[in-house]
Amino acid sequence: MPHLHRSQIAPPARRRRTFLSREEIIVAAATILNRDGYDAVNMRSIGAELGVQAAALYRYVASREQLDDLLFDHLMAGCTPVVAGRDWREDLRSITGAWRARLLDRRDITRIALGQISIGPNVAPLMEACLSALRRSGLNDDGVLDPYETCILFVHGLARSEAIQRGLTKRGGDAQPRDEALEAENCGSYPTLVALASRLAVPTDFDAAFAFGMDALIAGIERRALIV
Amino acid sequence: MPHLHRSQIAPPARRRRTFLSREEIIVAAATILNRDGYDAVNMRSIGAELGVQAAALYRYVASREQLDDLLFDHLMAGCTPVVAGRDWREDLRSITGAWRARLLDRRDITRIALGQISIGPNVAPLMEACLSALRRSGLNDDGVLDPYETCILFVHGLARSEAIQRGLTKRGGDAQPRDEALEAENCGSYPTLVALASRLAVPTDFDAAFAFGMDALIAGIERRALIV
DNA sequence: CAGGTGAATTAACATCGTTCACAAAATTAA
DNA sequence: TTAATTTTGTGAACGATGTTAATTCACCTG
Repeated sequence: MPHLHRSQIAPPARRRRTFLSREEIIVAAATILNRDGYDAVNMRSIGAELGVQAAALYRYVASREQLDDLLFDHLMAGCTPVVAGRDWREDLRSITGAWRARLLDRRDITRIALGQISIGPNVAPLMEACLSALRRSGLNDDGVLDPYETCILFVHGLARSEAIQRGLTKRGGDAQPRDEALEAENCGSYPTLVALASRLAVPTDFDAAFAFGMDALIAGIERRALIV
Repeated sequence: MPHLHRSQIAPPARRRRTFLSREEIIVAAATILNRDGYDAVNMRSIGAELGVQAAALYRYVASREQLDDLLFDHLMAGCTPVVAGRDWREDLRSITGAWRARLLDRRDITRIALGQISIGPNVAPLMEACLSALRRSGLNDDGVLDPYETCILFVHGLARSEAIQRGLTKRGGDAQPRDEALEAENCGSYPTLVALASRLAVPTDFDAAFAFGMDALIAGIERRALIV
């Protein structure tokens, strides 16, 4: 316990008793994200959460973008891949399933990992497990990367769609201009679209979509593994 | 030709000779996007492009988000799907190929259509062509939606990844914290990751990845069509 | 010519990321 | 203990951006 000669009780709102840290900042950002959503996460709110000015954060973090990277990795912590090591298909389904579940569990997390996911210490094990399963499918090192890319793209993209549908997150436009745009058109030219309109209006069953996508992916991998 | 009594020559920079229109605004936005990138597109720059104040745009457009939706649809105009109507696989490959090519051709367009793509008059024919091809695969109306969702997700996601790699667009963080994060870890725990590190550093062959993904998707559709 | 409709302007507000000089605390050296 | 130095957070500001409100001005109608 450090010995403070001055201003031990009721510090004059000048300095913190303890130093900041990058970890503390990330945790504060995660707290705000979980409590108020991604839109509420900004330098000033994080600072306020820590009783600190926004500018102070820049001693530990280079930019908002880097903080987002770190935040994403932090939110994936503990998403331990269950790798039985038996059938690679089971493993791949298990890993991507856990990955997807985590993406859906952390509010607004899909907003962060939109374009490119940063590979931090918490994402690395997931990546390793995925690549390991793919490697055991019979694909060689050269053939593994495309399926991996496709797989991650699918998991993230679908999770984002589901998050939007569930209202967990915001997308660009709040109101869907679908109806307007569709009905404004001469629908006669789009028979299939019109025929499916009622089904398109119904919320997507993302569990089924996920199952289909993974089945397709696995079928594609098997086919490629045979050729290679 | 309208008859202007006053200020026909060298108008006092007060009023425009012709009214604005939503279409004109979208075209101006597209011009800026193509010339200076997505980051340069904002209400003020669009106004400047039209010789108009930023606030004037709000008479024709509800918000920046809606403008993005309209802009995306506009950028997809003329991406006519080549539907031979023979084999649904060929058609699907042809449509998604044209779709992907357009996404890569328009600078930064993948930034706009990140989360959910808005269905405007120019996107509708693409959607129709896709759904039509899927319908002809033997899937019934209930089975068509998941493959469609997967398909679009893949096309857009991969195009975004490729745009990032090509430097056509920006992602969140400019610098890749990959190396830092990876080397900081104890790499002994990630044998597959380490084994593939050199290959992960090499730029992805997105044509190959696209071909693989579409093959896998088609394989998945065929499998599902048999069951249904 | 008078009055009304509507389009665009001007001016501002709020928010956000970020920088910079400075003060205060913590750490080190004497 | 005291002085010098490094580090940490503050306060104030800048520039960009989306958006709103009141106002001005052109055009059309009667």
